[in-house]
Amino acid sequence: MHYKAGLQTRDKILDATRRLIAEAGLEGTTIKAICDRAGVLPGSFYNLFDSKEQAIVTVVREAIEAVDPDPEHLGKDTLTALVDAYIVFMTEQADLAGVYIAIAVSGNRNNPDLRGRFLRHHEGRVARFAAAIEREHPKMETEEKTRRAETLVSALNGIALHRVLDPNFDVAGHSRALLNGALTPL
Amino acid sequence: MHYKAGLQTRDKILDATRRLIAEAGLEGTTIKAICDRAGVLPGSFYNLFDSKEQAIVTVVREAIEAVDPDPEHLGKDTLTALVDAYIVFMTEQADLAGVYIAIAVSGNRNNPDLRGRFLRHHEGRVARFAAAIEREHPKMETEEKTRRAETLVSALNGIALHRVLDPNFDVAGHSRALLNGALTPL
DNA sequence: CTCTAATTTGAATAAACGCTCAACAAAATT
DNA sequence: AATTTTGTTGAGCGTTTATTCAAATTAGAG
Repeated sequence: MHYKAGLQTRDKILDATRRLIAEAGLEGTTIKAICDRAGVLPGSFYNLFDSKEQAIVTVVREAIEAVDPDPEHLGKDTLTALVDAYIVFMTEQADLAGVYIAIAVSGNRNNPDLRGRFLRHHEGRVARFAAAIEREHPKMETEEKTRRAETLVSALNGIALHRVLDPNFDVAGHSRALLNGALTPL
Repeated sequence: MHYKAGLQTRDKILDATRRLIAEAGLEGTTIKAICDRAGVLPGSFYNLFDSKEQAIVTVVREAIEAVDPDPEHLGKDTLTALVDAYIVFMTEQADLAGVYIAIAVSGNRNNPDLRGRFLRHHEGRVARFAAAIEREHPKMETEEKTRRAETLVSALNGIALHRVLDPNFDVAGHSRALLNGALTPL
């Protein structure tokens, strides 16, 4: 089904797509732009992908999965570890983080599939954060734990959003500040 | 320079543009879509605007200005008042809030003008928040005040971002939680 | 080495894009 | 009522978009 060359080309295309969405948004991500960057011609693109959409969805799926690493730790991770993981994601996988934010805001309005995928992911993420809070504050009411998890997850995305604008934004510092603040009992 | 009819058409076009960016993002905001929604033909659009860009920039400017209301209160507002104002913006001017977030993430990469405008706005906004913190915590170090203002402003944008995805998101609750948490002395 | 399947090429397609314009209609000025 | 200014129409322009395809090339299996 696939020779080495094909898989290599596939990688080049996905790489170009990833960087392009992060840099220029979905708007600027055209077939021509992808192919130019990947050093490939349109015919080659369509030999490996059914449509532009398919390449984009592949990259988006990558991004969503990269946000929630080490699923084997599920049910064991601390809040700090979860926040640190997101910091690593934002700083060391900046392209994927750019894709993630781009999709969070504009990738789901015309595309119900992406929208559903993202919302499900978000729910799972909130649950994971809530479970971590549970471990550190066992007496807290369930509803309150979820609320705080929701606040924290959304606020962290705000940090990621701002980093898209300002690459020098102190992602780690602000994320940790959020973590300490948002969980201080009122 | 303008008859009544012209100003009316201008409003219809800006209204359509605003709602379209909020609903479909910059991607879906085409001349045809704008004109269909406004009940106007392309020729009429170009009688009032030099380009699609111009209509979009006008709406974006609107959105940025709406985020910072009552400039006469500048230097007097409390942190709570600032957060409440943003809550009102997110809930009662949902379309403009959608535009604001859409531009924050994808409107500035291809457009240096928008990018500069947004970054300047953000700086001013952080300064205003920092000044409010100053009034409530006079002893806090200047750098720390700015840091906390930055955290809060970014986190609030995260709330706005999530509201784009989920219209039922409890913007007010989460924003206030953020306000209380983020300022609790560690 | 041969043969087949996978890959690449690059020109071509149709649709959608932003935008223009000459003609016509309506509104304000005189 | 005549004249000028402003607004609207809708077909049409050139460009870019996503996508296709037959032909040429290359890679791997037997």
